[in-house]
Amino acid sequence: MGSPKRTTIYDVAREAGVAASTVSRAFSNPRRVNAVTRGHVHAAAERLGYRPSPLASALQSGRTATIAMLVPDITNPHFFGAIRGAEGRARQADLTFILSNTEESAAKEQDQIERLSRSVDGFVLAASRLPGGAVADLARDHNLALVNREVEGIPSAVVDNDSGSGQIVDHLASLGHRSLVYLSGPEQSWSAGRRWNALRSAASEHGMAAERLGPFPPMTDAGGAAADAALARDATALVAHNDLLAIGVLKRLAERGVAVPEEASVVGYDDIFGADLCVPALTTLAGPGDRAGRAAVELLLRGGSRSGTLTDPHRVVLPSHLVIRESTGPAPVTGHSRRLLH
Amino acid sequence: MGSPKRTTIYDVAREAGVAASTVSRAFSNPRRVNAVTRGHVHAAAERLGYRPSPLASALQSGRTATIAMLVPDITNPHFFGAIRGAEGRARQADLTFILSNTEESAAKEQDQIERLSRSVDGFVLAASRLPGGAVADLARDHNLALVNREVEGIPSAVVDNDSGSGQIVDHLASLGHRSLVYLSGPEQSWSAGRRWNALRSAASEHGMAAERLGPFPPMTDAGGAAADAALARDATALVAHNDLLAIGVLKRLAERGVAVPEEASVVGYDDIFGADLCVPALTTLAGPGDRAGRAAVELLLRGGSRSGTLTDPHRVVLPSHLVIRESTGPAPVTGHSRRLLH
DNA sequence: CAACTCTTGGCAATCGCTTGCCATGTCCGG
DNA sequence: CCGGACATGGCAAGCGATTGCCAAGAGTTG
Repeated sequence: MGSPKRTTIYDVAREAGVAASTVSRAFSNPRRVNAVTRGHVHAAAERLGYRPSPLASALQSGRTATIAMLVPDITNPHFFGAIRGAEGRARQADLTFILSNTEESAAKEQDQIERLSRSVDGFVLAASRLPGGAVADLARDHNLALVNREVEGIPSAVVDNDSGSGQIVDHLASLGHRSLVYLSGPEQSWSAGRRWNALRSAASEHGMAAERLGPFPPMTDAGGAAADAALARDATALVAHNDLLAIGVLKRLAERGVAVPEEASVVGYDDIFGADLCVPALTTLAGPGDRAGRAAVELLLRGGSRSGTLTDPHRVVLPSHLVIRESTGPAPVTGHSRRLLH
Repeated sequence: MGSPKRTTIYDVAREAGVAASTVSRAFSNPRRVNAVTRGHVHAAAERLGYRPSPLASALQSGRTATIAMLVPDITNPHFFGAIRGAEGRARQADLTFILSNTEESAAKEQDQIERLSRSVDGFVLAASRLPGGAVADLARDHNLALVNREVEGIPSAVVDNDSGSGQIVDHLASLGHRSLVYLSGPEQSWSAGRRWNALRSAASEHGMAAERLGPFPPMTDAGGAAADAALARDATALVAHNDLLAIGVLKRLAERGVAVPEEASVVGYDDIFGADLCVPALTTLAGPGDRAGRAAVELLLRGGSRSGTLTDPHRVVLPSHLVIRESTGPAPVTGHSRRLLH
């Protein structure tokens, strides 16, 4: 940095004619010092352009006024909402906010937590790729809150994909589809498992067949393989793990001359930016990601995973809703399904 | 956190039977201590699960091994490349990386720099909204590197929009367009100014008319107003400040029944995710944002703005190239331009 | 073998702030 | 007018590392 020496509480103390401790208190514990004195201190600080050192403060007090959010892929629009929400809430609480990319790797995630541990008051883990056990272990030594992931006893905020998946199946069923395939996300993805379970059970309630394909990486590029796999199954309804994948599927389907939604319907999850721009516009399950992000920080503020209130391991579940666009339509009338209909 | 007490160098020292200073050196200055001793120390540390406290270390040494990147809008895909690049390079250098959103506000940007100042070694400012003078001032007290922004004497990495804008105009001219409008970005945006200048001068070289409209916020929502403004000018070629805006324009044009590219051509900047998904797919100027991000961190590592080498105020300029898709086409043949052609 | 240079480890001060504890001063009720 | 309860400011001991300086031992050299 430029300046030779930053001003410290001692400089301010001298300038204000009080002790350093008073300066400290004037800032971090205002009610502990007389209003008039406090005024002098602040004035002196102002004059000197004093800025407290978060480092020194944290070192002594153990509180860093900082939280970190770990995200598997920072460029995946799926996380935008949560990131914005978390960041906004953190700012409100006057916390500095660190965002970190774990590149879809459980190892990097764990490592990052370990590294940051001393410099942060808590972690928000978005769609953690860590196995449940590992998360529980970490929660013993660190302050955690989860987004779109649930682990027994750890505070979390999730978008309700269970009910959402039900909505998807309802929609598909009402369009006459008799079966669906789920193009699954990464194995370590908790959501992927949940979604599949919910889809399957909803499907069986409707008497629909359901099959799971994959896993596929949750990105557009993987759409080709996913679409091909689905086509090989003669599927008429494809539910993709997320919008990125769904958009990739749409692309591939177009290449192969499969008309959407006439010959096949496609559904995604997340309602990301771009879902309404692609052709046909994507039917997808939208959820309040930003609220999930806010909620997670909120939980952290309330104590996070270490707030071992035996009462309720704080869980926040946020409602999702299906946004119906153009990528879903009536099931194609061919083969024996045509016979059934006429 | 969970554990009652973290292990310190003193614990390790005792365990290894050496002095604390030796432990410290074993980690931060390995060659200062004998290989054998170092071995013992590391073993002891391992046994105790010791993790150095970045805070304590930073407090004394003044080095935090952390850099912060400030971005006007973290969810704007324009910045993804730069963010990824910067983050990657930082990770390589074993720096912890803080990402912070300034919400398009110069004040927040300045404030954030001030706040983080003591806890980071340097800043990467992406598309800073700060006036040049303010940046120069800050550079005196803080270590800065710029992305997609240039300020006299401060290291920066920019994508070459000047030449890029030339490419856009060339393309448009070769399609027979005789005039263009630039739908400008925010006033504080340095890029916006640069782009306009480059467009204008390239246009005049081609004998094309050029007009600037705006400013518009650089997001899809603003596309409506931008498109309307352009239409009111009878423009046949619209160059939008960025892809987000361009996509919004496309949307509005479709609503108003203006065929693209038959009746109007649209060009964007950045080639973000989604630019190839919208209909028609967007012609846009692509640049290596990730390399710009890497380069900026690199510059920071080399000393940043405080490395007052009077020699060259390190500037990195990265090449851009036009990606031609479907949103641009031959100028419409109507009115007197039809007469000219026949 | 004396005189020197290197290596290597330890001592102790320091970074800037927080906080437990104590000393005063003030204000009351009795 | 006295003792107790509060309010307020100061002292000094840390927090967990880094680092300048010193001393002892090892290795070299003439």
